[in-house]
Amino acid sequence: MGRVPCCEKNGLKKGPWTPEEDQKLIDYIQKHGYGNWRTLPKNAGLQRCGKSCRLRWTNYLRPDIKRGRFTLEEEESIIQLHSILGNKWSAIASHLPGRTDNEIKNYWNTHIRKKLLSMGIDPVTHSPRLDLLYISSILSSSLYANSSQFNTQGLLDIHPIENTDLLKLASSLLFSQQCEDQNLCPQNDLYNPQILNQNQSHVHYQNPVQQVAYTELVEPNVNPYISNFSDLSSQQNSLLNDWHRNNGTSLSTLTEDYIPQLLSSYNYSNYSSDNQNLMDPPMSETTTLHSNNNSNNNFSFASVLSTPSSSPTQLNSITEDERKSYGSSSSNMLKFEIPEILDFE
DNA sequence: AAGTGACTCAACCGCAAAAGG
DNA sequence: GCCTTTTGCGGTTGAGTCACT
Repeated sequence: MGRVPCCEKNGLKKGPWTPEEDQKLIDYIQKHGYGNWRTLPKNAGLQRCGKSCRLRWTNYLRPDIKRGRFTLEEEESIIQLHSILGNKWSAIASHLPGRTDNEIKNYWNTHIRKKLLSMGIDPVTHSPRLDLLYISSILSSSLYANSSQFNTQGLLDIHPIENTDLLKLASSLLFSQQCEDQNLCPQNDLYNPQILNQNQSHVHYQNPVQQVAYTELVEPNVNPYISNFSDLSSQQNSLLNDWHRNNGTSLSTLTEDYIPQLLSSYNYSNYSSDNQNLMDPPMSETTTLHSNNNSNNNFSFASVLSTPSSSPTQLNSITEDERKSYGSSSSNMLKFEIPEILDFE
């Protein structure tokens, strides 16, 4: 049996605060300041527990709280800070004057997280979602290596972080394969490299995974993030083999440690002095599908993963201790420029 | 207008760390 | 050093609101 909630012990009130209660709390704190939250409610004449009073004050009544929608700059900062600090909402809040940890946490969970997911970015690791990369990989291997045997079981076994994109991708690829099998394939711009080359100026991708998937589909050996797995060192291959071998339990077996290991294993093996080359998958001449300067729909790995921070000043105030104490789980691939990629709706 | 599902966000819960005796 | 109390934090819940049918 769990602990009895503090408010229930003494029959104290719970739930939404009334304006009268708010006023009592404000009046008391203005006169006496806040110190001992335990005794404060009694002294202030409130039938609340101290914890409830503290929360109400810090999250809502404090005079320095900035209400209203988050600005683009704030959103940027939150994403950058989250990539460095993780779910340390209070630490993030300390870099955003006037915003509370609760507010930031809510905003992250209801807005930013969804945005990142829809862009094919894992909001936990701030890296491209491996579930989508993986599905693209097995789809393409089915299509090109053994096109008559489509590995649908592999699809079913995947437990994606969020599978909307995955389903779209899978259905598109399945459709494509069905066409091919029946020789019914139309000259589909999306999957025809020749036509694409002719029309590349208007081809845009909603997210990097679509681009990766397409690239892999039309030219399996072009995209280093998937196809060039064969170029990996034996250790890296071993990791990936483990990954594929675990097909049955699939991505649910990937721990947070394992995923960055895979990513960094590949990324850093190809690291050169040119970060751009590292993070932005080089596209072949025939599959240069976009340029980064013309559309918000376009996406660059580099812009997400490796760009030096465009950094609001608050970020510069993160101490070395903070960085250390919050660990390195996501700290290496975490500074990115946001404005372009956030404006994708 | 009523029903339903999705979304938002204030508030709660429980744990852990810090502070005090 | 140990125990108790207080405070801070992150995860979660659920009432209220909105959008859609």
